[in-house]
Formats: sequence, C-alpha cells, structure tokens
Amino acid sequence: MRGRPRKFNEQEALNGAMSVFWEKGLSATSLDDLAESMKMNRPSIYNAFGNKEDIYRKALAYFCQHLGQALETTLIASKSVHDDFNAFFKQAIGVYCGTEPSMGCMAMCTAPSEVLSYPEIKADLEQLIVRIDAGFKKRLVQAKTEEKTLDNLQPELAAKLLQATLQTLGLRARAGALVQELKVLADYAVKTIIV
Amino acid sequence: MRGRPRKFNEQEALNGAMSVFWEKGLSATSLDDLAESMKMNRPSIYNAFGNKEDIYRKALAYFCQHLGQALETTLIASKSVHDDFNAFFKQAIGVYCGTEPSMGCMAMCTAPSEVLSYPEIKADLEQLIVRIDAGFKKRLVQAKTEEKTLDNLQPELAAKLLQATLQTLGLRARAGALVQELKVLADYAVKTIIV
DNA sequence: TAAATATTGTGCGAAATGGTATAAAATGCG
DNA sequence: CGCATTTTATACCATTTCGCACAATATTTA
Repeated sequence: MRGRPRKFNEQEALNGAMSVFWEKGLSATSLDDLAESMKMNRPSIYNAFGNKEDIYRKALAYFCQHLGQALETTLIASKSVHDDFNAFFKQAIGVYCGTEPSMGCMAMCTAPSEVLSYPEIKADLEQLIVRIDAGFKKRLVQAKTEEKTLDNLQPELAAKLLQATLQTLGLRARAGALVQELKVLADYAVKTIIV
Repeated sequence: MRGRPRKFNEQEALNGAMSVFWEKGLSATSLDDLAESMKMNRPSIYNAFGNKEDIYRKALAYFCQHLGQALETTLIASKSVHDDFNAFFKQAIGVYCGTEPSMGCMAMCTAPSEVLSYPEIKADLEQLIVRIDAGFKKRLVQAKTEEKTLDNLQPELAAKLLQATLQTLGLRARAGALVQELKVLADYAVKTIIV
C-alpha cells in the first residue's frame, strides 16, 4: 500500500485507549487524554478510529477479547466444573486487581453510566451480558451430563448467578476490596451456586 | 432567620439532582442539566449544595436513604428469611425498572466509573457496599438462630452473594433486562444462596 | 421605617472540549 | 525522478463547561 506509513501500532493504540477509558470512563475522558495515552495526535486518532464513542466501543471490544479467550480456555481446562470456575474467577480477580489502585471490570464499571445516552453502548453491554450467561451455561450443561450429582442445578439461572459473582468481583475490586477477600468470596460462590 | 426566603424545596431539588445523575452519571451531567432538573439557577445551586461533586454525593446519599429504609423494614417484615429477601429484591426491581427505559441502580451504575477520580465517592461507594453486606448479614444471622435448618450457611459470605444478586439486578435492569427475567433470577438466588 | 441578611437571577469570562481544515511529510508506483 | 496517496502535525474554531461577580429582591429584626 502506498502513502505515508502509519507511525502507530493498532494494538498498542487500542491498549492505550482501553487504559484511559478503563480508568475514567467515556464521559470523563477527553480527546487529549486519549491522544496522550494512545501516543497519537487527535486528527490521527479520528482518522483511524472515529469519534470518541467509536474509540470507546473498540476499546471495550478489545477488553472483552480477553474474556472471550478465558471462556474458551480456562473454563474448559479441567474435568471439574468447580475447578474451572474457581480458576476463571481467580483469573478475573487478577485482571480486576492488576493495577494500583485496582480498576475492577472495565465493562461493568464504566459502560453502565453511559448506556442511556449511547444506544450502541447499551447494545454492546447487553450482548456482553448475554455472552457471559451463555458461556457459563454451556459449561454447566456439560457438567450436568458428566457429573451426575448436579440434579437440582438450573444451568440458565445458575449461570446468571455466576455472572453476578463476576460482576460483584469487578465492582468490589474498584471500590477497594482486597484480593484475598475476593478470592474467598469467589470460592464460596462456586461452592454455593454449583450444587 | 432573616433574608430572602428560599424559593426551592430541598427535597425536590435533591430529587431532581438524583434524577439527572441517575440517568447520566456525574461526568456527563452539566450544571445546566442540574439547573433545569433541580429547577434552580446555577448560582443558587452552588450556594445551597456546593460544587458538582458535592451535589452528586448528596444526591447519592438521598438515593441510599430508600435502601436504608428497606433494610430496616422490608427485610425484617416477616418470620421467613426467604420471604423477606424475596420482598426486598422485588422492591429493588421496582425501583430499578421504575422508569422507561429502566435506569437500574444509581449507585452501582454511575458511581464506579467516577471512583478513581474522586476519592470521596470511592469512600461513599465502599461504605455503601459495607452497609449492605452488614444489613444482609444481620438478617441471616437472625435467621440462623430462629430457623434451625441453615447449618451450612455462612452469613458473612452469603450476604456478599446476596449483594451480588442485588448488584446484578441493578446492572441488568440498566442494560435492558425485563422485570420478569429479574424476578425469576432473584427468586432463584434466594433459593440457592440461603440454604 | 430602616438596616441587616439571605437568596435570586442575569450575565460574564476563562478554560476545556470535540472536532476539523490545512499543509507538510513519507511512502509506493509508474 | 515525479506523481498519487496516505498519514502526521500544527493550528484553529465553535461550543460547552464550570464557576463566580454583581446587582436586584425579598424577608426579618431593630
């Protein structure tokens, strides 16, 4: 392709955008914040990624990639549902508490406040929730066939409860909860919900 | 007290502030938005309630009053823990889905995104979480002494799981979930967590 | 009635914001 | 080489934003 070569790396730029948005949310993030964090100047950003809402949605999708991978790997890793969900939550806690201070879940902590002003972000959030429900349910259904002791388990509803667990981990981390507290909570959730 | 009498009603003004903040969050709400919704002009607002952050915190506290009342009434209303929590969640769903479109929980949907920029809001959110945990735990402890069948229940952790339920109701409502779906989820949560 | 006090409301101003026009720069292709 | 093309980077613009100064207004107290 001809033309002046791009100076930025798309992954790194998205990563930078994700960082600011994760910290400040959409509304509180200025284009100057983005320019600094993405190491690009404003016109280049606009040219490559669109307006602020577009960038946010792309950064959010980038954030959700990790989740998708975890659903397809960590959650299927072992023979035991309990072990798999424990590993999954442990991994999530690592992400949520991976900075100082902890920033929790980008999706559940920053998207909801914007949802009423940005219909597309609302759709993104709704799809994300549906996707997690579906991923969890799938693993639970599989468990019901393999492990015979889960007779009273309702995969559809239990999956939603497990997502509630994931969400509370994300919220509580951002509010300042300690890693240890979250791990104990996640363990108890798995033990209580998957029976 | 002498001087020109206030034209506004403090409750109504706070109610107006709560409405906009609930819809848009702190950062996306302008002082003009507030002026319109509180039916006051900007200097009067500033004089009576302080700056935008102050107003938000007061509106949030106002929102949380309802919760406090519910913790002290609805959650203690009957002899059955299950009935009380079911009633509590039903009431919460009513609040979360009481507008068109649903706005979910003001605290859990709008505060988290601001928390890293406003330490005092972070403290408010943390206190709120602690308060709900404590209120739920108290009811569970009481149930353990009254109803002899809850031997394996760990009140501290179960309370956190019930708050996770409350939080997911608030988030899912805002993302567009239907009332019926949320009620079914809440029922299943109570049934699964309090055993 | 007059002074003191508290609130209202118009309107200002400095700063920040989202977005873009425009020209320079860097590459590939003929 | 020279042209087409794409990206960069400076600079700018219109708008919005927060916060406040200031004068007008309404009430209580002396």
